[in-house]
Amino acid sequence: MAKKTHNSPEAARDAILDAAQKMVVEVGPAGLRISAVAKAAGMAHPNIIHHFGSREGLIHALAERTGERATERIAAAITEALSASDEDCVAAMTRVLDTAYQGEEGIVAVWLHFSGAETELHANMRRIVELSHQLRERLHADVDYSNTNRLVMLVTLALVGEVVSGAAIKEALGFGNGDSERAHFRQWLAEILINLSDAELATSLTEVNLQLRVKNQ
Amino acid sequence: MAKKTHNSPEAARDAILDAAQKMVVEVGPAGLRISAVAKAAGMAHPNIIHHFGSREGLIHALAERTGERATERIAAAITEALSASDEDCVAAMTRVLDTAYQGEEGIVAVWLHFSGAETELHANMRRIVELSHQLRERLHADVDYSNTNRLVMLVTLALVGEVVSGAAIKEALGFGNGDSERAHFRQWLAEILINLSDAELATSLTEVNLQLRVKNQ
DNA sequence: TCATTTGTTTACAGTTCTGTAAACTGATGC
DNA sequence: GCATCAGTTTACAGAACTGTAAACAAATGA
Repeated sequence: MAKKTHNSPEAARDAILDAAQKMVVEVGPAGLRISAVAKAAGMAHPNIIHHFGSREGLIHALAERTGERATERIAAAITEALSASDEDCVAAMTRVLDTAYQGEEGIVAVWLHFSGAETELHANMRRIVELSHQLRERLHADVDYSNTNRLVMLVTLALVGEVVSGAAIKEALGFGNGDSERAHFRQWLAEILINLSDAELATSLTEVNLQLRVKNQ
Repeated sequence: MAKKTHNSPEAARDAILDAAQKMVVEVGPAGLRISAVAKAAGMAHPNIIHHFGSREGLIHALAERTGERATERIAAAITEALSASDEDCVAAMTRVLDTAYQGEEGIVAVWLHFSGAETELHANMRRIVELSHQLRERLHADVDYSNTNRLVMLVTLALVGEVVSGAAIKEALGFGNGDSERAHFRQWLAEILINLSDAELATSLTEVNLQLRVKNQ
């Protein structure tokens, strides 16, 4: 058997993590087999144990890296939306959602969390809420922080849902699976997020709700 | 070892499915071990093979039963909302969301789908969209079917997300894990769903969007 | 009461996977 | 060049799990 040249520890870890990420996307976190990862990375499986200690260690490291990358990308997209002109704001928000949907990071982050991996979820989410609130402050007057919290929660939950069973639900609802259809839904959602003022997001049922009811009839 | 009295096939299947459902909620579908299910159901594991053919057969049967039950409960809740008075409509919608969130069916349905189990998703979703559209027709004039589709999709994705990592995300966002906090979010979401007219759900960016922008500033 | 059917159990075979042990080898510094 | 360090591999141990085979026993009907 052809002996491999010695990688640096970083290179080896990166190669393993890359292979593991692809593998997780394919088979899910529970189906992750270190022998399969090793094969995909072109090495023998004990090498993974050597670098990450155990299968759990590998999953933990992947979760860590993935959470950081995903948060970085989403935060960058929101920051970009912050400096967008008013006309481009919906487009920028659509890009935020696209960023969250696209790539493997979202899928991997959710699946790893699903399988119990610990991440820096708290810090990551707070950062996104903070940026989102700045965006809402730019668009509307007197925005409420708790509403930002709820909106971020709604979108985040929807993103998680999209990752887990988005394709099946969209197909069941008659949405096409093509990129254009999915993009259309994201644009629709972006519009709602950008345009909803706090008036429409009131939490106390009584007054505001009645106002809206009257308005809508 | 004390020999068990013979159950009817239906009783045995039900007992196994009940145990499997509890087990799936605890450990997830990938962690489902037929030996553990058998132990929880008070029998030896080959008995499960005898009744369901294989582990896959058990999961398929559970997915089938769960999908039917969940759809039944949600459809009933929407039907109830259909005949609610205008004042009670938000409360009824909140109950719809509660119904979807509560109990084990939602969790099990999502987890089983997550692990690749086939269900009658298409028929179930269409039924829910149909009822939802009737509800929107009662509340607003000239409602668009595609918007109902999108709203149902958004809520469904959010429900899936809630099931998969709702607790962690809520905790990360500073929401309490108590029932009252979760109920509060659901009420907030119900209000949005009930009160959003098609004007606010416009899909073509240009005209309607500008109107809203002006209105909000 | 006896025979048949089928729910149920025990014992086991076969597979798969993680993690260990020891040896091997390429790289680095003296 | 030689020694040391660490990345890498082969071989293996041990555990866990699914599914099979055969026997057992409870219900049912004649």
